[in-house]
Amino acid sequence: MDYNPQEIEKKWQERWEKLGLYQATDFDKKPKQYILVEFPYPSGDGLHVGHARSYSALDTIARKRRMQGYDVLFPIGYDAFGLPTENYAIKTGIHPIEVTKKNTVIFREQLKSLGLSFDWSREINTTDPSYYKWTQWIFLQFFKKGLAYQQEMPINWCPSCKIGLANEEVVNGKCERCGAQTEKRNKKQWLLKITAYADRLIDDLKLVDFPERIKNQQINWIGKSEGTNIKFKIGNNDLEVFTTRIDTIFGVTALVLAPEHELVQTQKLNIKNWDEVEDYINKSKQKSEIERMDFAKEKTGVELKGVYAINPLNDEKIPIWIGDYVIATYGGGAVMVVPAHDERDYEFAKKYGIEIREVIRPGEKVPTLRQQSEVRDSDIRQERIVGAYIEYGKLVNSGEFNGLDSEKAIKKITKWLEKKKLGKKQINYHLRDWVFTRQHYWGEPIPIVHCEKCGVVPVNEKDLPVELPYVEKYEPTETGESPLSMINEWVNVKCPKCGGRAKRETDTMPNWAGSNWYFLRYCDPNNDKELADMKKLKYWMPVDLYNGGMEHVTLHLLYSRFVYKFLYDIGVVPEPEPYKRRCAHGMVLASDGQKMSKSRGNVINPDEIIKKYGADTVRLYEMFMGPYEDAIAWSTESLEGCARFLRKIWNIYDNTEKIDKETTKELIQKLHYTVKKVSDDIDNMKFNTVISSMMEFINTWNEKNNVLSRKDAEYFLKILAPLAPHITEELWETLGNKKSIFETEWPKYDEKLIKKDKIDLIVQINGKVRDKINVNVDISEKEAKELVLSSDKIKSWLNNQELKKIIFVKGKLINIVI
RNA sequence: GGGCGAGUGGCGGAAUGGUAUACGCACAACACUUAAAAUGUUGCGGGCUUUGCCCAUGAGGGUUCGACUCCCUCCUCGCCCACCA
Repeated sequence: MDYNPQEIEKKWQERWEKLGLYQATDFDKKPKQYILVEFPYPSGDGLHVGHARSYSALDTIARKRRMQGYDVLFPIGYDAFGLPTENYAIKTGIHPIEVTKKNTVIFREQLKSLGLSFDWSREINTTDPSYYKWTQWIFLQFFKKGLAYQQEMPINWCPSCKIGLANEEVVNGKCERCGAQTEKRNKKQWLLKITAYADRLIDDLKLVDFPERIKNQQINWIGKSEGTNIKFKIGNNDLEVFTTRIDTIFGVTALVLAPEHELVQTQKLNIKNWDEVEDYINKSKQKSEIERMDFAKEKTGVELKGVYAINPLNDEKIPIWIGDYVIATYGGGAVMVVPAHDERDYEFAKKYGIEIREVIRPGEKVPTLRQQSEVRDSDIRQERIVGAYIEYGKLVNSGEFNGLDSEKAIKKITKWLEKKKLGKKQINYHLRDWVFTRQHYWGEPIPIVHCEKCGVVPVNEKDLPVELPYVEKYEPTETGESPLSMINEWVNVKCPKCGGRAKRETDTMPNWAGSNWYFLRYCDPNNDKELADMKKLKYWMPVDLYNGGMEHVTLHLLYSRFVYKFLYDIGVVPEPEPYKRRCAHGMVLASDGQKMSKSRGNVINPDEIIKKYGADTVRLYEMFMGPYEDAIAWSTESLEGCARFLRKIWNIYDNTEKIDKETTKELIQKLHYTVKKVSDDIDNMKFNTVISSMMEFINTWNEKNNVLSRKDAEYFLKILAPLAPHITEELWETLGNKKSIFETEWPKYDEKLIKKDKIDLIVQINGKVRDKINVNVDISEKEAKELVLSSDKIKSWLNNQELKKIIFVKGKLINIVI
């Protein structure tokens, strides 16, 4: 019989579903394992071959764990609120609800056609009111704890999408979705206070097993920096400046304020060159964000003539400048200029003729490698003259602090300032609070009411969910208000507190809202009393393995950790971190090495490939194509190789000559080795070598007169099963088995059988391979030496030269040094 | 500018201190075939004076009996962040 994947795949998918083989059991006796993939956004484009790659990988792990005796939760759902659906709906006139329904059906079918072992009974959808009821409930808890607040603030506005964007959605000043240039607009926004959790989000990375690069990215994104806030007097006003290098305070020769800084206006009357200053302020206001960034290399500024600040440490008069390279929203919008010890300050000082005063010298203790090389290159003085010396060192020209090391000086000077109430220790973060509103239709309504008397009032929890009304028009409005504001009968409500006239909040939540906590809902998807039962959460959480893309590391992955920590604080979830281990897949690129996109016309449609080759081949190829974490270009030619491999397996099991014999000795060894290799490599997510080792096994089985016993033939099917579930299930049945292969135990290997008794001992002379001799594996050093030195081949190489040393590595090699 | 990572055949890659190029693709020859596809067999880094030897893992240096692997310098590419004081 020929291998016909289309037929057998359909058969087994139906049978698995009937058996309910992949349903997770709450409170099972077996140890639990929660394996999670980021749920897809059901876009109109359908499933991407990239989805297929990461889902197949985690499916492989889930299937193996089940066979290893775990109670596995491997769920799936849809993150369906969001802009593309709304934009598509506007274009076609089909309502977002309909679009979502249609796309979800397509996605579900595609996922099923891959034979993924999801527990379909727990499927969720973020646009389902019984789901977003709890998204809204979480928002109310944030509000009650004062962590959700409103603020008038400039938002990034995309004139094309007509939507406010979070900073993270603006790339180089352009809208992440449509690429249009964004503008700034002032609008009252809801924000979530993620900054209150900044420290814990850094510290608790210790508790989890994430790849280092992911931890680093999150730490950098939060951008914690410890320093000192110091007050300079300007007339009667205080100017607070943040610095991480208070040890350089005696080298301050200027201050630079952001053009927006309030003190510029306060000091207006004292500034002698006001016209020039005002001109500069206006010009920088006109510059867009991107232009201000483009000027990064050319720093500009204007001196505020006639105004001085007083350095509290030495009462020196310091000139004040404004410059638009200073960010208004960070560190108080002011910087102190220390040209001798900061590269940017040095550049600025050189340009405008500001004094450069040395206050730090390289100390005897040389802390960094960079400095070591500089010291060895001797010309320290030259270095100081040519540029800024930015390392720590010993203080000079610093009054009573002369001679101190930078580190000590920072502590001492800060203490001195604190004592005199002129400054204090300060920690700043780059992380900003999370703008949690969108002026769009297709999102979760924010459960807040604005009352004429009571002000901002939360909707009563018993009245949740605040359902998104079904409307005909969902286009964004020119005013920037949400389309919901147009629906009077929905907007006008009674105040939950006083019963008076009130209006609903018409902004909706961002597309990240529903994905912050979805993994909790899988534990208890139908609960209408709480977002999930604590007992069930205690059983399933935390997620044991969570797979997702690198592009979500600073967005979804950080946000959801924050939300989870908050839920932990209010006693809704059992521990402080949601994900025990995180892994990231590499992208699947088009065959030209570019990102797949419709406009480039290089998209591979998984449906077509599955139809032609079968799901097992697609799965196998996507695992084989390269290291799981790396981006790899698609190659249909390479995929054919995997199809060939499966056909080879089919044929060998079809050939009665090859099975039901006594397993040949070479194959016993190879089989056990392969079982070990496959077991280990699946756990380490090295799927490409899993498959190559199985290919090697099949090659050996095929060659010569190698044969397997029925039991050993079954062994091999089991280790292939998690990767190619359909073909193995079919062959398993053909061998006469009644139970599903996935209800059987994962095979164990026997170390003793893997061990070879004879090996090729490598004989090296001066590290070069000169010979291989077949010997017993446990040959002693003495025996090996005698054997090698008596061989004619080696003798001719040695040529009677003096032996200096012999290195012997047991079971591997012997190296003769002459 | 900062952080992280990578550089191995025509291509995807394997080997993380001990036989470099496993496995797969592509290619070539042969077999089967009227023919093609499929399948099978063989070959496939470069060079040479070819039972064998020399060279080669971005370049150069170092550590080591031994380096793709560890260390230093440089080059190239990718990703993320970026005037953060």
